[in-house]
Amino acid sequence: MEENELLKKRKEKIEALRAEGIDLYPNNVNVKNTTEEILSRFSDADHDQLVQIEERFSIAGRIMAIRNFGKAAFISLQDRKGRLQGYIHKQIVGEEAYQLFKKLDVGDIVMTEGKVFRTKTGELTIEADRLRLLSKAIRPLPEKWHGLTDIETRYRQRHLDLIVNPRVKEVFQKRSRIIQLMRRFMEDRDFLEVETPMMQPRAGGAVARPFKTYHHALGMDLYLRIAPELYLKRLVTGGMERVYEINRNFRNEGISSFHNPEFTMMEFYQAYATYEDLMSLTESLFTFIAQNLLGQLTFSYQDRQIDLTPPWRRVTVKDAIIQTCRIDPDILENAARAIAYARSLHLDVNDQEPLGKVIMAIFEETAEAGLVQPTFVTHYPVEVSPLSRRNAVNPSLTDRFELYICGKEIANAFSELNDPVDQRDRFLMQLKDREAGDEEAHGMDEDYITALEYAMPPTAGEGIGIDRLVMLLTDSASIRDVILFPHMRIKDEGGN
RNA sequence: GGGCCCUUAGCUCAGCAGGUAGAGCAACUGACUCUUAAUCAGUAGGUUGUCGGUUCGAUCCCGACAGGGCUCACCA
Repeated sequence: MEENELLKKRKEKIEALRAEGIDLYPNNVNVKNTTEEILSRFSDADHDQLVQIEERFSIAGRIMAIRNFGKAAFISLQDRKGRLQGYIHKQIVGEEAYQLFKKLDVGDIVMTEGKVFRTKTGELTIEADRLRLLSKAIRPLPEKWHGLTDIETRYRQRHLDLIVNPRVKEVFQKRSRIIQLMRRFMEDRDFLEVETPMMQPRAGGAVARPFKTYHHALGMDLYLRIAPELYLKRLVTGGMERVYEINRNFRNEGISSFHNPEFTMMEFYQAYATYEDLMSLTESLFTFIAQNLLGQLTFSYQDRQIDLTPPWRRVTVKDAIIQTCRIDPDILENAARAIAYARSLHLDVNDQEPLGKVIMAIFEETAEAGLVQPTFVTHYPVEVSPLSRRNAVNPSLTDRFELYICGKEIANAFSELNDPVDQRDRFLMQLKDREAGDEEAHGMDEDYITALEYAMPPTAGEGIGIDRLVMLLTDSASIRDVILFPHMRIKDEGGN
C-alpha cells in the first residue's frame, strides 16, 4: 500500500513514542468493568449521589472521539458493550499521563481507571486518574459522522465496519443468539448435535453444483458438501433417532442478495415423525426464537409486517398455483396442457419435461413471490424430490413441505424415503436426468442404499437456512449483511 | 454469465459545452478546564480505479479491463 502523508506522520509519531520508551503494545491488562455495567448501574444516580461513591472503575476500549480543551479533554471510549465518556484532566490524571494522552489518536485502544461522575450536561462519565495506552493505531478511522458507507469496503474490511457501524455488531449478536436458541430448542427435544463430513466423495443430499477439490494422499476427488442429508440419515439408521447439525453447505451457484456460495443450515432428523410433525415443530421453533429474541411474534422485514403466530397457512403446490393464477385445476394434471400453460407464461420448457418439473416451474414463476406470511407449501412432485417419501394417496407426490416467508424459501422438509428399492429407482431416475443434460441431478449412492437396506426407521427431516432466517429477524436486505465475510472477488492491486 | 448503474483526498461527498480539481470530517500548527458532529485561527493533503483511443489539451467523450451495486438466469 502506498505511503500517504497521513500514514507517514502517524508512523513518525509512533517512533517518537517508542523513543521515549513507551510500550505501544503491552499485554498485561487487568480490566474490571465494561461500559454497559457502569452505565446500567448508575443510570438513575444523580450528580450528588455519584459524589458519594468512592469506588474506582476501569474500562478498556477504543477511543472513538477526542474533544480537547487544553488542560482537560473528553474522550468517547467504545468497548464490546457500548460507549462511555471519559474525562481526562491534567491535575487528576497527572502530568506524565497527560503528556502521553496528548499524543494519542482517535482509534487507539486505551484503559482508563477512576471514579464516575455526571457532567453539567448530565452525561455519566469516568474521571480518569489513570490512563494507559494498550494498542496504538497507525491508520485513521473513517469519518465520525457519516462513518463508513462504501459497501465494498464494509465487506472487505469488516473490522472497520464493526468498529464504526454499531448496527453491524448488533446483527451478528442476534445471529449468535438465534443459533444459541436453536441449539437450546433442539436439546430440549432430545436431539443430539453431530458433525458429518464437509468433504464428500459424492456430493449428495440436494440438487446443486458442487465445489470440487482433490485429496493428494488418497489420490481422489472430493466435493465440498452441498448438504449433510445422506450422512445424517445414516446416523438415524445407526440408532441416533434424533440428530441435528448446524454447519456450512457449499454450492457452486450464482451469488445474489439471497445466495452466498457457502451458507449455514441447520439440518435435523427425527425418527418416528412425519413431515406434518415437523410443521408443528417448525412453528414452535420459530416462535420460540422470535419470542426470546424480539419478545413478540411479529416483526417487519423491508417494510412488510410478518406475523409468526401459529398455525401457519398450509397449501399444496398445486393449490398455490390455482389460487394465484385462477386456472382450471386439470391443467396441472396433464403434461401437455401444463407445458402449454407454462409457455404462455414465457417459461422455457421442453416437450419431454415431466409434469412435476413443469408444475414447479409454474409455481416458482407465479405463486412463490406472493407467499409473504409464513406458509407451508406441501405435496411436491416426486420428480423434484428424489429423497422424499411418496404420498400414500397420490404416489406422484411426496410428503414434503417448504416453508416460505416473504416469498423466500426458508426451510425444506419431508418424510424420508426409507424404502431402499424405491430409493434406487429414484436415483436411477436422476441418472436419466443427468444423461439428458441435467448436471445437477443427484448421483447414484450405493453406500447410502446399502445403509437403507439395514432398515432406517420411518423418519422426517428438515433443513433450515439460518442466514435467511437471520436476515428476516434482523431486517437485513442482503445475505451479505448477515455473513461476516461474504465472498468477493480478489482484488489484484493490494490494499483497499 | 446477460442487462443497467457506480468508482474523485484517509472517510462522506461536490465539480466540469473537454482548459489537469473543491468542501466537511480526519491529519498537522496554535488557542481553549464540562464537551459530546466541541469551538476559533492557520497549514498541508489528489497518477480523478487501470490501460488505451479521440483531441492542442481528458476527471469529463469513446473502447477495453478490474472491482462493486441492483437485476435476470442457476439455486437455498
